[in-house]
Amino acid sequence: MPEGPEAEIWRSAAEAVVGRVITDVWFDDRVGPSDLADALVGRRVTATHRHGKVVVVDTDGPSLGLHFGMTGRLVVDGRSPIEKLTYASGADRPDWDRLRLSTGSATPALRMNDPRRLGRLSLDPDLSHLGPDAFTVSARELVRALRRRTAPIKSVLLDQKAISGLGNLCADEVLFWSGISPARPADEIDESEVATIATWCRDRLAALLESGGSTTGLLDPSTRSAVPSCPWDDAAMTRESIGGRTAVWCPRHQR
DNA sequence: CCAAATGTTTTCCC
DNA sequence: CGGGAAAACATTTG
Repeated sequence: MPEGPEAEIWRSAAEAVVGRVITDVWFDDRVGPSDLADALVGRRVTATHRHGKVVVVDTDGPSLGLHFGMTGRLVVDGRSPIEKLTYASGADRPDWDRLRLSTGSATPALRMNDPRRLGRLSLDPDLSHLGPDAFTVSARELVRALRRRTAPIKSVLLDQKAISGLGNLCADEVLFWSGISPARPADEIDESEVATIATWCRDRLAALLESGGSTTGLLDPSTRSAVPSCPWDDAAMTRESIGGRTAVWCPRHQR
């Protein structure tokens, strides 16, 4: 589930840690660099930010990059801003913990729990290769990102180097509201249509953030797992694999 | 038991 | 070197 909206929800929750000194760090060294704990202990947290799906915790030393993969989640001061991950277990087993970062209390200030272990931890994460953030992407930026890309538009929207923050659910949601078929080659979409996509991208991400995450849209997981019908008029929708991921879309309203 | 699942990363092939 | 397609990764759920 972790797409842009989840990352922003967790970043916002992690704000509570700003100003505290890190007293202890434990982490699963299969998902982060071996010097991660030593580099962070004794440092004070100074800020948090987010780019795409990456949450960054700044300190007066190195910054900590949190990347959640498909099933990672963040627990702040023992509270989970998002309880249930739709495609992950609802459980929260201690052996799934990948990071426990403490600031003096018994309960870790930041805890990353990730059953499938596809999430990653990093020091001073390199964000330079990420495309413009999907929450704020402009029409001009999106035109540039799609230029000379012959892959289906949906595949390019999922490419974090082109535009960052969209996952499978958000991409389907944005294309549905935009009225654009996910199978269209990206470079064959004219500029006015790209501008429409950029506008809905900002609009839908704000809405999904407000409503609690990427699973709260029209094409939510319960809808897409069954044979879905169009939210506008109940026409039969299409469920097919595009770029190796399941796409759900309405052939009548998306061209 | 089998298939599919929100995400990268790697590998192979133009 | 660049783009794209497909496989790989690891584990749970329906």
